[in-house]
Amino acid sequence: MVRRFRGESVQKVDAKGRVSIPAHFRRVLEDGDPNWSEGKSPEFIIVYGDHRRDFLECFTIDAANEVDEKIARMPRGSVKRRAMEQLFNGQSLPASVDETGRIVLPSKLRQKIGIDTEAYFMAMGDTFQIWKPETYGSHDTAVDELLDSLPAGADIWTLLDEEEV
Amino acid sequence: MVRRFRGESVQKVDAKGRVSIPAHFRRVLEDGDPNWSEGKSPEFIIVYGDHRRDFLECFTIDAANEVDEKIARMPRGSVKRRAMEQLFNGQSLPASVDETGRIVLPSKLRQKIGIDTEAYFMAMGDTFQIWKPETYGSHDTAVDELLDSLPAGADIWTLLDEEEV
DNA sequence: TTGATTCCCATGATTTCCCATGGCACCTTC
DNA sequence: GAAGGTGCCATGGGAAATCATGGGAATCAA
Repeated sequence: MVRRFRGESVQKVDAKGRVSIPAHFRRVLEDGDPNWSEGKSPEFIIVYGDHRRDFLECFTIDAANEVDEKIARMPRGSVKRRAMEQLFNGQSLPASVDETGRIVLPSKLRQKIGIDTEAYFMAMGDTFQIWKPETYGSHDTAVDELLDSLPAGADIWTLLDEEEV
Repeated sequence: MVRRFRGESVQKVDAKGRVSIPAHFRRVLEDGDPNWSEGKSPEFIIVYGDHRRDFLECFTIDAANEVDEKIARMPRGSVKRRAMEQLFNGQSLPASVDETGRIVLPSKLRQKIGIDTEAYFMAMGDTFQIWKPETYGSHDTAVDELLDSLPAGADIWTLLDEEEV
C-alpha cells in the first residue's frame, strides 16, 4: 500500500512563482519517486491540460508510470488514446522540489489557472491538485448541493453503501 | 473479528495542541495498523470534513483502506463519489500517536471544531470521534428524540431486532 | 542588456523530540 | 490486608529540528 496524499492547504506564491509544497505532500512525492534518496529532491509530473482545465494535477513518478502503462494498452491510434497522449504527454511537464521544499510554477501555468499570490493545494489520493483559491470552492456545486441536501443528522458515510446509481 | 473502540472520555489539550489518546483506543489503533509492531507508533486517519461537521472522525488504517476501496467501487466521476473523495482524501489528515500516547491536533483543526483546553473522545465502533465537550451532547437531536419517544420502561435493545425501516 | 531563472542564505513560526512528574491501579510480600 | 513496589497513564516544559517564506546575488536567455 502506497502512501496517499491527504489534506488541503493554501500556500503563498511569490513574485518569482515559487510555492512551498506542503511538507506532507513532499513525503508522498519522495515515496513515489523510484530515483529518490535521502537528501535529494523528489521529482513529479504536473499535468496542466488545455483551456478546459482550470487547475494543475500533480502525479508522483510511480503514478505517472501507471498512467503511461494504461495508455500504452489502449488501441494504438484510437481517438481516446490520442486524447490521453495529448493530455498526459503533451500538456504536462516534469518538476522537481528544491532544497527548501518549493517548486517554481512558470508564469505560463500561473496565468493559465489564474494564480496570483496564493495557491490552493487539494489532495486526491494518488494525485494532488493546485487551484486558484477562489476558483476552487465554486467549482463543484453539484457536490455542495448533494451535501446540503442530506437530511440533518444524516451520516454521509451511508453514501458508500448505496447501490450503484 | 477486529477490536472495536469502546467508551468515552475527556482529555486535556495543551497549548501545543497535544492530546493523549485514551489508552484503550491506542490498542485498537495499533491493531488496525498493518504496519504497526510492538514499540512503534500506530498511525491513523483524521477526517475533519467541511463546515457542516463540528467534530473529527478517526479511522484506523484498516478502516480507512476499506473506505478507500468502497470509494474506488463507486462510479468514477459521479457526484456521490466526488463528494466522498473530497471528504475522505481532501478533508482528512494522517496522524500518528507518539511515544507518550499523544497526538498533535493542528491549530487549524482545533479552531474548526472549537476545541480549546479539552477534547471529548467518543467511541463509535470502528471509528472514534473527537468533539469540543460543550458541543457534544447537543449534536444528535434525532437520537435524542428517538430515546425520548420510547415508552417508559421500554427496553432499548429491542431496537436491535426490528427490521430495517 | 534586461528580464527571467536559479542558487544560496536568512528568519520567524511551528512542530517534533526528549526528558520529567504526579497519580492511579495492580501486584507482592510479609 | 496493609505497606511498599512497579508500571502504565495523562500531562507538562524546554531544546532542537523542520517548515514556509522572503531577499539578494549569480546565471541564463534572447
